[in-house]
Amino acid sequence: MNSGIISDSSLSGGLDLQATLESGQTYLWDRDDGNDYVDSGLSGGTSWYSAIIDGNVIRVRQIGGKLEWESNAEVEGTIRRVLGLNDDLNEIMKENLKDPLVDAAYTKYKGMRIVRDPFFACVVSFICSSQMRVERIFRMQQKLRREYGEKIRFEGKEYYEYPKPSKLASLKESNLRKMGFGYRAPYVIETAKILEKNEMCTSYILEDYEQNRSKLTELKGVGEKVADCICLFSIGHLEAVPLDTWIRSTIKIHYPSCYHKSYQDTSKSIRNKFGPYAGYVQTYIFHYLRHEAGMTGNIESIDKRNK
DNA sequence: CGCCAGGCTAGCG
DNA sequence: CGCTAGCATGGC
Repeated sequence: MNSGIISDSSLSGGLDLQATLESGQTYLWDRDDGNDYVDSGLSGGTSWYSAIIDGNVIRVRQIGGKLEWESNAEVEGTIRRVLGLNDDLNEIMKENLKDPLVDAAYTKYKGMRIVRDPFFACVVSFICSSQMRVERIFRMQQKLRREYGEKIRFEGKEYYEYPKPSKLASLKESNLRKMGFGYRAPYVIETAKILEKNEMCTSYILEDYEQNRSKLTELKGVGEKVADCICLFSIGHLEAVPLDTWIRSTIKIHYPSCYHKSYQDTSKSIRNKFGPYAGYVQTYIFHYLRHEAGMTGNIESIDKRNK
């Protein structure tokens, strides 16, 4: 077994592992403390989280400011990459802490990082995310792994890798509808068929953010919002701001001058306001408001409470 | 029972 | 182009 500890001195801006893994950015990690998947609202404490990345089992847990890991391979570099541990949070957030909402969110969840999920898993997870509660997305992705993913044994336990494009491309719509995917079922299969011919997905990963977002919408079930999620949570375009219902309401209330009818206009305005790391700002605000509103409440109620 | 959820697509004008 | 009806399913 390989293992290691990533010290807090090498984590600029600290770490909040639970917020990072349970804030609806990634749906790859299982929490093995009995709460199973995650987002129960209960504290992750020092529980282990596990996932398979690039064919290796990775287990991580946070002890104090440090990150402890175990794997069947040497994966410290992989962990640093996929958990965004190389991002200098204080530097990234510095410019925007003058804003009271950003400051409140950052104070509460300081150490939350933006993940860089494997491309295909991210694409499918967010295709499934439309009109879905976050907890349910976790459950669906977990079901998908256990039903169609490769099984890997590690230290006496079994783990399931996220299914490959070719696997999902071979399914019938009914297979996914039975699992509760609803109208998203054909989107997942169509997109898997496109991506299996292009296993490395390189033509969907571009240097320029706006070109990248536009390219991604060629995939079935991927519109502007889902494309932004892929840009931010997989590719690492940190200026991408996924405009979901929560963020749209927030912008309308707190940053009305950035609010426009069209997605692209609002996107440009908010990126202009928050700068090259606008995606980090968005992710903090999303996580903060969702918890302040009691997971299912609405933005207006928080706003009233804060007055 | 009715309403809504990290939206998207097709098909209008 | 911009706009909207319809879409599956589960939880409250």
